[in-house]
Amino acid sequence: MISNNNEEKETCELRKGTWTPSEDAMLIEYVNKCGEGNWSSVRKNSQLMRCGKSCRLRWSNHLRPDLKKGAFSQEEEKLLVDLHAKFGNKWALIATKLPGRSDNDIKNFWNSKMKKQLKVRSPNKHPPKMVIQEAEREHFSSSSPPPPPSFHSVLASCYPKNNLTVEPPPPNISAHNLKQPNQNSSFSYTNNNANFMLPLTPMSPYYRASPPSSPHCQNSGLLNDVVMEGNSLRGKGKSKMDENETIAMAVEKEKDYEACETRKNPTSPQLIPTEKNNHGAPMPQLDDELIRLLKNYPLYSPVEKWYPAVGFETQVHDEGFTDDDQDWDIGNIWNIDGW
DNA sequence: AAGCAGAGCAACCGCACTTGT
DNA sequence: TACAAGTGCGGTTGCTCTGCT
Repeated sequence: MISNNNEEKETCELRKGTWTPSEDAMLIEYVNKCGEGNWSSVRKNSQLMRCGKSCRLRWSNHLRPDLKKGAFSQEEEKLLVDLHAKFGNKWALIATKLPGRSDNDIKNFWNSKMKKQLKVRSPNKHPPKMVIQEAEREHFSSSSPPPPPSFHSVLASCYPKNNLTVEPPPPNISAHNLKQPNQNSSFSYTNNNANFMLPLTPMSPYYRASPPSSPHCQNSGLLNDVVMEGNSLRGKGKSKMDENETIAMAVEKEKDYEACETRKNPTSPQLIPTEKNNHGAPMPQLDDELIRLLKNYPLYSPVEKWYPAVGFETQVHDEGFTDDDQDWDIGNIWNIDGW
């Protein structure tokens, strides 16, 4: 982009910082007169010395007449947790489901809530780096390492609805000790008085059903979907595809997958048989190459425990965090309905 | 009363996408 | 098709308020 001296000069004259009531009034007047949008022309058509971006932000976050102010209700909070589990940090998308709340509001609320829960739920303010390193060391040392749950099982937890095959707990680790500290957010186990934790990052539900990647349907397309997921994250989710389109895409993927299932050789030696899930839809199959990748890809990034449950029946306390003090039966972790 | 820490919030920044020429 | 301008989004920063010591 080319910027000339005039533009630079004008930029310098633009006001920043907190909006004054008179500025608000000017902006409201402008919107009443010209409607929302055309933010770049606000300066031409009003006395405001603010850039268009700033005006748009001020309008959408504070001046919009349909804006709801004040604390989030319990219903809103619950909805937000659900929506965040589904969509992640897609604040704009979440905002469309929470009428009267701006994306900035929601983001701020979530972040402050997150901070609070981090504090409440993590007595050790800093992640147990030493423990993680120890886990790594043990995993890679040859002397009787207690291997952590494979990345495969971790990934499987990201698709609980599909009831993916899960490897049994590592040797020397009882199911009793295999705790689910905060539902499916992370995955910790203890061995020899050492704690290990693996992250369980929820995946976008859009990609849970994978289309065939070839006419022979040897692959489920899951690996492609992981790449797609990565790409969408890389693009910061700024695609203009709206939710309906996204859902439509997911439906198409489901259809593709079903078509694939009907063509597939039933004796194909895949991990996952052609079972139906709780909703009668066929289960996806894991790509061989993905399985190889997962089995050779230990993951030790520590994650915090506050991440809310996805589809679990959770006990929500007044503070908004969930009850994780119970021991988890390993069998319960993977049989989740309604995710 | 002063200092400090944390929470909550408003606003900015940088990037990516869309649209117009 | 390429480029510039406009727009939207998510991450981050910094200010203000409040409660605690």
